[in-house]
Amino acid sequence: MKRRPTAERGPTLRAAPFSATGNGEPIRLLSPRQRQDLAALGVKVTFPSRRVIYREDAIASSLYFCAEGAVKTFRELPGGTRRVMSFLFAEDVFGLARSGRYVNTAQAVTETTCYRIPSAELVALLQQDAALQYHFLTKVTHELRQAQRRAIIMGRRDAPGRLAMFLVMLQERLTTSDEREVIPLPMSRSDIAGYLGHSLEAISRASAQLTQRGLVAFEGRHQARVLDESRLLRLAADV
Amino acid sequence: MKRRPTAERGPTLRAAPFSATGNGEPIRLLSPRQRQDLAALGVKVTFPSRRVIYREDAIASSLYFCAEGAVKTFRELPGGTRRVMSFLFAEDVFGLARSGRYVNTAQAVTETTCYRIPSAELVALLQQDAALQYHFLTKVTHELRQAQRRAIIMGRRDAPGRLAMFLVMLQERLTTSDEREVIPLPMSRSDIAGYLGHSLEAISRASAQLTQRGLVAFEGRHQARVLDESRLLRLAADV
DNA sequence: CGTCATTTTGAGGTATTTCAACGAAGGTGG
DNA sequence: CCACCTTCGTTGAAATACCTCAAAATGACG
Repeated sequence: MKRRPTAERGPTLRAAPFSATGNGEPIRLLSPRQRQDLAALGVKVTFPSRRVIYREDAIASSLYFCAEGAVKTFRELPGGTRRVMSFLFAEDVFGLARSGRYVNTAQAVTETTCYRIPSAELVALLQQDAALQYHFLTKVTHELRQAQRRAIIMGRRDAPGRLAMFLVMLQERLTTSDEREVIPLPMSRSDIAGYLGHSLEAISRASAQLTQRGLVAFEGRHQARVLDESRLLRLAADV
Repeated sequence: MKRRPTAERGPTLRAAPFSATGNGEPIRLLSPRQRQDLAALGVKVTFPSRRVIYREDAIASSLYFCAEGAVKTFRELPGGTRRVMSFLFAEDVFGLARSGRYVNTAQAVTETTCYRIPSAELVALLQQDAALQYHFLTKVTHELRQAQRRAIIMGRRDAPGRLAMFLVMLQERLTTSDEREVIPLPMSRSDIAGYLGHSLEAISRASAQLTQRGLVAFEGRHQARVLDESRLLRLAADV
């Protein structure tokens, strides 16, 4: 498998280090050749809801691409509580490691389809295809920005504010322009609590408050309808 | 400037995606050739303490390597408060952007020497030298892990615990094996507060408590001496 | 040595955490 | 198809810890 350093630059290469195209949107621009290479390397796997994909501290043999569904990564703290590190959806990458071991546990939140790519082969491929590697660089940078955004969220003291920011985040990530009002919430309230650094009760009360204030209507457990977007955004931005 | 895809794999390539060598340590393994290329591309610049290196939302024209000193990045929130996003020391990279603009403001905490590398040229170089790009991938991944660790810290409720974790973090990052007890604190208490998501007063009281408990002695404003490392670590790990 | 920014200390207010119990939802098996 | 059971979510009340405001003290710097 030989290939030259890929002279042609995709659209993503114009932007500065190591920027995403726009707002929260991930990059979806792989050349057919690159897709083919990755597909050849990876295996398509489907996990039922709640299935653990890999565990913290296990040997990190593969990297994963989420193709469909939702995944959460979390860490078990010494005290027994779980801290959710990230939620991952279509096009997201997960499975980062340290010293050859996964740093978090990954678990399917809904039925999920992923591509599993062996680490060793992937690293070898990245060494040969700089443009493809640049996509990874972009993706990891995106994750980093996401983590920083979360730090902003957790800097707030009030649970309703954190929840508002979380909802806006999901809205940007999961809704299309034609149905922005309906935000899917595939994860449980406990997961949200674990992600926002609050107790489950605090999240429950916060959503009650958002409802009472007329900002959002929670329809069932896995959907939120935005009733007053401008006020929701204002609350989310009011740091 | 032509170069083949760099077949030989450095020591860092054995590890899984996109792992650091060990604990918190950054990678310091560039080939002489790579160092040379980067040096040719970049300019060595020195900033006095408190100098702003770049501002949030400014066009992201360059990426920076910290060679010596300490830098903080922060974001100005709508409410007027500042949230410190990261502290950067020797060998760290900063200047990541989104949509071609810096996401944070960077400011020198002490007198700092950096290498400033124009984004466009760097991206071009990374396209040609996959091994070099892999170093960047590793560095960004390291930053991501750091951000996740911070999220863990901010998940705690008690200020003394957060401060303990922060001190341990700095100890791992800034001390050598022969003088682990003395932790340099180049940044101000306000900066620490901004990083940990607490008020300045809370940090002040937390350090008083750590002192009273006999865990740490704060010697002046920019140094902390660890008096009882095992208890400090226990507190830091007691999440 | 004086000035200014930073840090410490004090007291009250407020939000979340905990603990506990109830209610609802989802999944399983008969 | 229903009943049961387990998990998840809601609600209530007391306790804790931090935040805010205010003022004194410390340290940095010219």
